[in-house]
Amino acid sequence: MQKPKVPDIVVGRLPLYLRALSQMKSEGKRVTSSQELGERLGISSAQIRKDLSQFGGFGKQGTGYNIAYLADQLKTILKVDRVWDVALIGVGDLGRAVANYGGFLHRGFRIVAVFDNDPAKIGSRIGSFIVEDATNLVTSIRSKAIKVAMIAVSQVDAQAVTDRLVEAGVLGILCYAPISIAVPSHVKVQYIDPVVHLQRMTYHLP
Amino acid sequence: MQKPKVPDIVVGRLPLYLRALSQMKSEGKRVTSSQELGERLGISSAQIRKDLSQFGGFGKQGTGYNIAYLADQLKTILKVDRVWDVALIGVGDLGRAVANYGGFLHRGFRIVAVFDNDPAKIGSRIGSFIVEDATNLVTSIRSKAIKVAMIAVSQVDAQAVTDRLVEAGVLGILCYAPISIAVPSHVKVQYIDPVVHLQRMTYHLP
DNA sequence: TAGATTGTTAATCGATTAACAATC
DNA sequence: TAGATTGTTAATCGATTAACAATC
Repeated sequence: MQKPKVPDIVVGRLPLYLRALSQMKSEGKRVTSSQELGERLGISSAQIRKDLSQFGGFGKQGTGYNIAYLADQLKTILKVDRVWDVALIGVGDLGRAVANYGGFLHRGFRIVAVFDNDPAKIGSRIGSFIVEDATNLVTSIRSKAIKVAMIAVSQVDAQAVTDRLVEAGVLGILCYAPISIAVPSHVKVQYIDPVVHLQRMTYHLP
Repeated sequence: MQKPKVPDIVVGRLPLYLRALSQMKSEGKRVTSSQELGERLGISSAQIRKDLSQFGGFGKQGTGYNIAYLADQLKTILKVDRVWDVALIGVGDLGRAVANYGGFLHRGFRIVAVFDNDPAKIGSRIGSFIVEDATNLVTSIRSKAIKVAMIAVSQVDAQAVTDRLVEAGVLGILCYAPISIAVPSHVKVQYIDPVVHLQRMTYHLP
C-alpha cells in the first residue's frame, strides 16, 4: 500500500488549523466545529472537513471536534509532536530577532546553533547562543544532525550558504533572503519576503 | 467595460516575477524568456506566459522579454511604480529589525511612522525614527494619509491594533503576529508566520 | 530565410463547493 | 428522540498544461 498523496495546498493549511486550535485551547474552549474554525480563518467549513478527512475522521457527528485531540493529531501529522533542532545562519538585525523569538519552542522548533561570517560577531553572544564561525557550518551542523535551517543572510550570500547547508545534510530551509535559491529535489524550501506580501496588497489598493 | 477579474493566485506570483527580473537586471542581463524565468522560479514557462497575458503582451516572438520593460510594466500593475508610506506598529526585536531593513525603498515602500505602547520606548530613536505613542495611532496615521501598515506586536494586542488601523483608514495590513485577524472586506491582510512555513516543511521530512 | 519564442486556445487536471446520508 | 454536524460523494468551478499558429 502506497502512502496516499496529499496535495501540497492541503498540507499548507494544516498549520493554520493547528494555530487556530491552539489559540482556542488557550481561550479555554474544549470543542469546535468546522464552521467555527472556518469563520476564524476565512475558509469554508466544507473545505476544512475535506482537508481533515484526508488523514482520518477526527470529529463526531452532531458534536464537532475535540480541540485538544484534533490539535494533537495535527501535530503528529505535521511531525511537530517532537521538537526539531534548527540552525540559524546570519545574525544581522533580522537574524538577531529570529534568535530571540520565543515562539518557536512550543510549536515544535528550537534553535540550537547560530552562525555568521563576520569576525566581529563570531564568538559573541546572541541571547543564549554563541555565534559560530560560518566556516565550520558543515561540520557543526552535521555533527549535531540538524535537519532544518533558517537563512537570514544577504541576498548575495544566500545561495552559497544554501549549498553548504545541503552538503551538511539539511533537508528543510526557511529562506528570509529575497531571492529564489536552487536546491536538490529532496530539500524543501520555504520563503519569507515581506515585500512580496506588501506588493500582493498594493495591487488591490486604489 | 468592467475590469477583467484576475485570479488572486496569478496576482500572487507577479511579485516573484518582478523580484527575479530585478535580480536579472542587476546581473546585467537585458532580455529573458518565459523558460529562463520559469527555471529560476520553479514555474512552468506556459504558466508565466499565461499569467502575463492577463495584463497584455509584453514580449516579442522569437526574442522573449525585455527585462527592464517587463519589470516596469509589473511595477505599474502592482502599483509599486510609486512609493507607499508605511506605518510600523510594535518595536520589539522583530519591529526593530523591520524598521532597520534597507530593502523596502527600492521595491516601493517607505516606513514613515513607528509606534509602540511601551513608555520606555516612546520617544526613543529606532534608526531614523522617533517611536510614537500608540495612543495617538489613529490621529497620526490619518493625518499622514498612510494606507499600509505592518503589525509587529504581540498576539494579544494584534486585534486591537488592527481595529485602530482600520479606523485610521489603513487599507492593507501585513501581520507578523501568529494569529488570524478580523478586518472589514475592503481591507487586505497578509500574514508572515515563520512557524507555519517550518511546519509545512516538516510534514515532508522523514 | 530559418530558428526561436510569444500569446492563445483547447484539453487536462485538480481543487472547491454543495448536498446529504450517517450518526453522535 | 430531535437537532446538529461530520465524512463523503458528485457536481461545479478554476487553474495548469500542452500544443501550435503567429510572428519577430
